[in-house]
Amino acid sequence: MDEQAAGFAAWMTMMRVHQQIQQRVIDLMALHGLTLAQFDVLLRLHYEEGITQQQLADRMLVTKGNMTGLIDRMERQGWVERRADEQDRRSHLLYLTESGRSKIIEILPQHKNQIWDLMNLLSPGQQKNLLELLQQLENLLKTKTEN
Amino acid sequence: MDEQAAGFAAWMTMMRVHQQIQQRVIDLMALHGLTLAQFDVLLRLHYEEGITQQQLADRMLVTKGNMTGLIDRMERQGWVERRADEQDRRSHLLYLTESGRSKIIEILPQHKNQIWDLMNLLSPGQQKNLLELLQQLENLLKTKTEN
DNA sequence: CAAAATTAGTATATATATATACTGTCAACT
DNA sequence: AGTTGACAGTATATATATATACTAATTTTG
Repeated sequence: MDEQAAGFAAWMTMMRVHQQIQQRVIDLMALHGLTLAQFDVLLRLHYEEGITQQQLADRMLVTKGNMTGLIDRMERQGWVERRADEQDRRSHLLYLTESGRSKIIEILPQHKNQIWDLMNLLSPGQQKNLLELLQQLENLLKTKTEN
Repeated sequence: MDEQAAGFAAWMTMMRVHQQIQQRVIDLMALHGLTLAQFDVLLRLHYEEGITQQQLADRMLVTKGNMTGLIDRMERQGWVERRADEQDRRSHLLYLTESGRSKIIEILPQHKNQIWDLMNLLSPGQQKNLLELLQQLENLLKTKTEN
């Protein structure tokens, strides 16, 4: 194989693998009445509650305009709530409701098991190898961006 | 590191790396007035013209309903055209216009260079290693699905 | 301190994507 | 041959996502 071609082929393969695994996550979330974006919101608020819509949008790498609609729909479902920020009256602080907290606590272990099952198709050594290569690429991409 | 954790961490890292690279592709396509989905259509028709909307939807892993709107917008831009299928009057066969063909021929080398630049952050050996791990995972995922 | 610039959130237009229901066409089977 | 079933494409409702423009509140700065 042409050396230059391996990198391109790796990207093509990564796209397909990413798509395959993500589809399985989408399917699991659908069983619980969630979209992927809604799962991401629940997961992030589970680990970091009381952040603003803008902060959540930054972490999820989406726009604040998208966040307005996402939170609207999830508030309607009763999974999250907006509370006024006393320090800054422009902001809304986001919290899980009891219903939202139960939901993420129920789903998270299933999700982790699902991913473990899929990644365990590779040997422990291969998983570690893959992790290290991806981490290195991630760090190099970050460095490249800073230039 | 816990052995079970490496697989999960690999997935989390893959999601971030995928997102980072894809965003750069989106940015390049935006310079040419294309969305990612539209680039995918041009690319696939460049390699395989005269297929139906359903066939293209199957290859792109989207629904045929989505394809109707995608092709509508691209036909409006003058990049692709629908032609009647004489053999099956239900079908529309898809072709690049001259404008669409020029566009993909102009963009494709830029896209390949872009991906090579990013993947060359890893050494040739690492690229090959990454490719092999991803290919193996892809094949194992396929096998798992068939069961 | 007052004007200017920035920031948080919302509203709107457009693009992508799914699920569902519908139309028209083709194929299969009795 | 005619009915039934499957298939290709479209229409529509809903969800996600961006870009843009807007409002209200806060910060910066002259």
